[in-house]
Amino acid sequence: MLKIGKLAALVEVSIDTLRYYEREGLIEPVDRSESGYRVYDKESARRIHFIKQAQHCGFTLAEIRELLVLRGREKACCGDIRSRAIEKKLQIEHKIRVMRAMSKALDQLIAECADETQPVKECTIIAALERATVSTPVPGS
Amino acid sequence: MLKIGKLAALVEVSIDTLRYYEREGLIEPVDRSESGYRVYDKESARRIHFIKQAQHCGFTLAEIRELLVLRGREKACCGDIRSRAIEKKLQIEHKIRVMRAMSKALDQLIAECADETQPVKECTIIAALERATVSTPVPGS
DNA sequence: CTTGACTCTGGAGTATACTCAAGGGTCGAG
DNA sequence: CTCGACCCTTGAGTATACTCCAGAGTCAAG
Repeated sequence: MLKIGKLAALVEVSIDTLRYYEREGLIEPVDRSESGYRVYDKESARRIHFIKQAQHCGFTLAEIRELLVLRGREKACCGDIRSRAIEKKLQIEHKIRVMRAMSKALDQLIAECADETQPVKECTIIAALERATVSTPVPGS
Repeated sequence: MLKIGKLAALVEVSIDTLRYYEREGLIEPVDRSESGYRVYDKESARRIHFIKQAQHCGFTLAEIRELLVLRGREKACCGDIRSRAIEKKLQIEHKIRVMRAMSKALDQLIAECADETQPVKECTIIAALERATVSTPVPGS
């Protein structure tokens, strides 16, 4: 039985974060003390650990909330979770492709700029950015 | 000489976005009509084009604002911009590494889950997320 | 002269995942 | 009994890049 401070220290997140997770419906204390203090147990720690691992895998808190429901349901099948993992992987792969395109575009800009002491007027990077050569989705799309 | 609607259509961004860019100090109309309408020219279009290209390269609007200052300054050297491009590339490469780690972690989870009809209780993905095996920076770090 | 398309300003809302602050109660040690 | 450490709630702020709204003025065509 832990109070919020101990749990926070144990799982290495802030107290505010734990209360935020509670507001967002991701966790709940097992009980409240007489004075209204949140009381947690080892399972709480495991649950938060699960949340953290899922975040490391690129899931948003909204998605993790769903995973947690599946995790707690007898009926749900492993396949439900597996398909979410596969979808998330596709999303991540897409983001990686976008970023690689950005990286390449930057390579081009960097390579084009031969003379570092050149004034901006003739800067080929500026020129390249003004040409319509680069085409990659904008962040957020 | 264009009013905001025409410019927006020309450069394919929304009117709101143009006014937002103005508030953020990225662009400014060349003039105002008697009735207070914003007036732009072809150079305005080039400037917005520059902004879009830089976004495609992964620069934030704050960074682009700086690039625009350099772009407009005689004294600045191409090297100033080049070093920003290189730094941005490093940032992007870092993000790519993080996402590849996420992707790998997901691979592992997906591979471990052999039987799709398995109930959640024995789901190896859940188990894997509960173990402390995956370790990648959380989004935002 | 009216109508519809266009423009203006100022301010609020969106998403994500926290983070902080104010004002106050609780608890154990000394 | 007091002090510091801990806990509570409510509500607001952060960053990014927009997006939308209300209420009002402008302009050209019919």
